[in-house]
Amino acid sequence: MRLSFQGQPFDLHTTLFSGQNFRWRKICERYTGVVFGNVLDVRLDGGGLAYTSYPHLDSIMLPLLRDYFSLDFDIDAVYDSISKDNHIRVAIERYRGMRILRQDLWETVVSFLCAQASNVPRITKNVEDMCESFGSEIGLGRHNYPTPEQLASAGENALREIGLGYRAKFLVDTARCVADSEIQLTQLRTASYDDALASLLMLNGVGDKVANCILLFALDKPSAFPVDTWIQKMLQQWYLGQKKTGLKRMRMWAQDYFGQHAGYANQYIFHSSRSFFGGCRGAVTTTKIKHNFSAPKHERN
DNA sequence: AGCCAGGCCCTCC
DNA sequence: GGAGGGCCTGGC
Repeated sequence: MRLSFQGQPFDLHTTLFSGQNFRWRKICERYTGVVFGNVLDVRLDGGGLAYTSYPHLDSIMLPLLRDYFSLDFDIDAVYDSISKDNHIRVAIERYRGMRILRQDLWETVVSFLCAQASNVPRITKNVEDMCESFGSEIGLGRHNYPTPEQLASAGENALREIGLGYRAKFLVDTARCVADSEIQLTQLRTASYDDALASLLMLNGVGDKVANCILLFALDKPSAFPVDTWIQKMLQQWYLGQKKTGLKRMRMWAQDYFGQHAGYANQYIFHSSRSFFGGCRGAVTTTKIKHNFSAPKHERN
């Protein structure tokens, strides 16, 4: 099946490996990932995307994937609205077509709880191990994320054993909260940015940065602006100087400066930081990704 | 060896 | 309201 994005800026590789999602692998010119309970195989094909899905029919996945890749989103209008200065204009030019994926809510919560004080290769391994140990099997060697119930019953110790460290308690606490309906995550879609943020902050292990990742990647809150150490360095480098400022204040400054679609600016600044501070830990290169995934687990046994 | 990573929580001021 | 220490683990 084929997905057309004719006439729109769309950079598949950068989108898939920009640290929003940790389940994509590149094998030669093909990308395989897990989306909405399906194993997807995707490759560029002219002005479009050729894909196959399992177990769902390709045709069923078509509208879901248009949504996932936000192909009906006017990205050029967003570029215009956030182009406040030369720094951001250069970043946009460099990574034009990198999109913010519209992801599953629970998976995003879990991913960014795993991500704190970590790095992309490690997050990728932790997430994959967690899915394999506690999530349901799809086939083709891949598993779904564990549901809140599955994660809660896995328990903290089991999560520590697969290398999640102190994040294990955050994951189990949050899973229990969701499984017991102490928080209704899906209701946050219709809530305002401020209300949704306040609700997310009630979860143990979710602070301002993780909450803003969830708001941006899964809750359709385009002004969300996660400030991590890389964003912090770039904001200081480009705009604020080295004067110490609280992370929350930096976040609010950026939201005020970039406006309604500050989240897109965030994504481009974050990606730029990898080359700007090139050689730093956490900088992800294609070769590193390839190396990590050259031997999928189901082929190793 | 020691520091820090796509942070957060808790304590103390 | 913010500065500082502690936390799992892994890489340099």
